[in-house]
Formats: sequence, C-alpha cells, structure tokens
Amino acid sequence: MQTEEEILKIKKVKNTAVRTVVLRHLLSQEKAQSLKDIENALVYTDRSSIFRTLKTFEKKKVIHSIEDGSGMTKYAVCAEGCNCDPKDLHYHFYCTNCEKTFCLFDVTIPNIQLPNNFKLQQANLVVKGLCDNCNK
Amino acid sequence: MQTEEEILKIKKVKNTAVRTVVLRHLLSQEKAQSLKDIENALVYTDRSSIFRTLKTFEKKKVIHSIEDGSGMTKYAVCAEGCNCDPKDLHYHFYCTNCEKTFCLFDVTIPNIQLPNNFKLQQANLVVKGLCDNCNK
DNA sequence: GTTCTTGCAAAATATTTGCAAGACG
DNA sequence: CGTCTTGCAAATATTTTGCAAGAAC
Repeated sequence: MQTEEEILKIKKVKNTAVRTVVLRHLLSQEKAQSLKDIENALVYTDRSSIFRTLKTFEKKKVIHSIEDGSGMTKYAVCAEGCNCDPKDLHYHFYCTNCEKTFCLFDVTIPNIQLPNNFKLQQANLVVKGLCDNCNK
Repeated sequence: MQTEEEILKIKKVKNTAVRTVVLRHLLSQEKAQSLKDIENALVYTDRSSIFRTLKTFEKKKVIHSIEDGSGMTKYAVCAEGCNCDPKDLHYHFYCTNCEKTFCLFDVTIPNIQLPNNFKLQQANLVVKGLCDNCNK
C-alpha cells in the first residue's frame, strides 16, 4: 500500500496539509465518500478547501468521481497504476440498503461495443442492488 | 410508436394535462432531458409540477433517470416493454462535446458477474466520449 | 516577492416540500 | 365531499466562486 506522500508524488500533486488529510481519509474508507462525508469527518478543514482539493485530485487522477444517484458526487482513490483510461474502467456498486458505494475492481468489464464512429473516453458505471452484507 | 395516452394507460398513470405535455416533450427529444430542459421547453408549466410528474413517471416506470455526471439528473422514456428490470439495462452515452445524453438500446450489455451474494437490482451505466456527430 | 493554498463568506445551481386552490370523479 | 393534481412560494441541499490572508518556494 502506498502512503499519501507517495501517491501525491507519483501523481505530481504538491503535498499540503489539507491534501494529506483528505487523501488519508479517502484511503481509510472502504466506501466512496461525498464532499459532505469528508466535511463531517474532517471537522477542522473548510468545505471549500476540501472541494478544491477533490477537484485537484480528480484532475491529476489521484481519485475518480462517481455519480451513484444519491444526489451527491462520491469520490474514491484510484487503484495503483490507474490512469482513468477506458482500460481502467470498473463497476461501482451502490447498495440500496446500506447506501455504501464502492469500487468493484475485481469484476472485469467486457469490451463495450459502441455504435460506429463513437469514441469511448471514460465511463460512470454504477450497479445498484444489495451488497453481500445486506443480502441476507 | 405509442401515443402519450397509450403509454400512460399501460403504465397505469392517470392522464392529466401536465403529464401529457411532459411525456410528449420527452418523446419528442432524442436526448435525455433534465428538469431544467423541460422547464425551459414548457414555459407555462410550473417547475414543481414537472418535478412531481417526473417522480410519478419514474415510480410507474414510464421513464427512467440517468446520472450522467453533468450535475443534473436526466430523464428518458422507457422503451416499449421496459420494466426497468436488470434485463432491461442499457448503456447511456454522454457526449462530452455536444453534451447530449441518450440511450444506447442497441448495445447489448454482457452479463454482469457480481461478487458472491451480491444482488443486482438496477444500474446507471453511463459511457462518456464523442458521439458520431462530434467525432470528426 | 511571486505563486499556490487556505478559510471565510456568499453566490449559484438543483432539488424538494408546504400549502391552498382547483380539477376530477 | 374526498382524493389527486397543480401553481406559487419558499426551504433545503449541493456545488462553486471571490477575495484576502497565509504558506511555500
């Protein structure tokens, strides 16, 4: 597992106090976090600072964003080696019971055969249902 | 092609003036519409009435919603026979250039092999890139 | 000292609800 | 009448920006 410092260095993002705590928080959570989630967890850090940090992280591909239909954009740390290219696509799973959203890195996505002349750049693939913990 | 009245009857939604114009508008558009899109198109219909109509339509499976990452939920009419079951899944394509979102009914989705004990209920599968019109 | 980052405040954008009046049966 | 729908107003939720002070180099 990489440390926050290592990740930021690899992704060429300057390390600051806010960036470290935001990234640390994201790494510590198994589910994708919304801005509000992070705000609640990091009570001494300003919302707009977190917001801008997330935008910076996303642009530099430290994290990726997920629209899971909850009304809030969620963020999750990219896997090691991820460049957010089409080849790095993975499903996200949104549990309709516990409302956690997480990355399904192990489920392979078959080639998406788009219509003629369409060009794939990225994707937001959210599968909804019950996670193993809630499917009892 | 079904008329608005037929669709509402099949989906057991009472027909009203607002519902007819909202559905007619959705049917007339090739791209999925946001609440604001509809509001702008139907200038004499109140936003909250449109909003509630969309919620009703969604619940009754007249339409389905799409989170394409634009920050606004989009809505599109379900295909004939669609019950919004997992078997009715289709990709949505969001063109990053012209910003249109539309349903790719013709692209089949391979079986999604979820981890053990996960249960698929529905999905929001948005593929982003350039549509044929913008990929020149 | 120039550039980037941060905190505070406030604006902008989107979604959702309360309530009373109206439509419909 | 009783239920459902509509319009208006306002609340709530979420995201985003302006600006001045501070930190980093």
